Amino acid sequence: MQKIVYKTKQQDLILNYLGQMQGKHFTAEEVYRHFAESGVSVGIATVYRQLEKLVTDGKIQKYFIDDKSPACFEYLGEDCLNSHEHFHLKCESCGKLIHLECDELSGIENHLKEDHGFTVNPLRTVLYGICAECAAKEKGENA
Amino acid sequence: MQKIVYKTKQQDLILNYLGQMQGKHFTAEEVYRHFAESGVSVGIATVYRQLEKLVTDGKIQKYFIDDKSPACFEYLGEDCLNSHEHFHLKCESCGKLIHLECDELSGIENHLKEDHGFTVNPLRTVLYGICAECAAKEKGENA
DNA sequence: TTGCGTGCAAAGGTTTTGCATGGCA
DNA sequence: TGCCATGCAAAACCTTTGCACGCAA
Repeated sequence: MQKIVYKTKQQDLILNYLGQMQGKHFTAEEVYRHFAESGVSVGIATVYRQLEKLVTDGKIQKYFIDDKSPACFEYLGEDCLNSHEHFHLKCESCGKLIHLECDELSGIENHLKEDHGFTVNPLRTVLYGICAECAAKEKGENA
Repeated sequence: MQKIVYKTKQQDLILNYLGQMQGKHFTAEEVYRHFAESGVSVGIATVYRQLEKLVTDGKIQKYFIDDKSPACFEYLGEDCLNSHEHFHLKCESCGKLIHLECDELSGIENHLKEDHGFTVNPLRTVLYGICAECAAKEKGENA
């Protein structure tokens, strides 16, 4: 039995809004507040449920900053969605999202599967660290 | 004014227990339960407070898994502060956290640094996917 | 004796869930 | 009409905090 999926006004509103948020990150709370301030009614539970679905679909990335902060999301543009398999790197310093296509990373995917039986899900996986620019900046500051 | 530091029974108990946990990861809850089951009384608040102190002191590491999972810690031996890098894999199906020490993954770390200028932070990075057991289970169900 | 660490319980904030209702197909 | 998605409020969850007490120095 196939589950029927309905299109709703809230879905459109949210997806539409997230489209404008390209390159920016946002929390569930912020999305909720945006609609509340616009006078449009979208419940916080709906926001969470929609965001979760979009993460599963790979349309947005979910970030984990630290224990206390609320979860943080970012919309992935069309080019990203259509492109080949890749991983995301997130700079902990400047917050930049790097979108990395690289054979060597694909190699890791195979390695984990072959040697560890683990099937990586690149849609959901984010590698955290420090990007080249920020590393250079820090180096300069310490010099 | 210097703050005096007391040595307490609970401190010893916890540090002692963590010493046995070398190479394994654990949550605050697990430490708490360990003592509860042993009939020794160590409050959960004390566990959290001690773990926090140990993180500050650099004796244990704290891992950020995701929003829903409790924070995860690992004891670092006195000697091997840096020699212990590894990554975490998390199964999206059963929620199991896999603790992976693997040269090939360390290779990825170097590759990202050398070729992409990106310094990965293993404390915060979690690779999501499906573990071997769950993959086998799903396969069985679909057959 | 002094004052730090502990333990309990309550608070804190984010996210999830139960259930009745509304809206899409 | 049938059933999914929504919204509200309550629950769940991990973690922190206030406060009185016990214990180390």
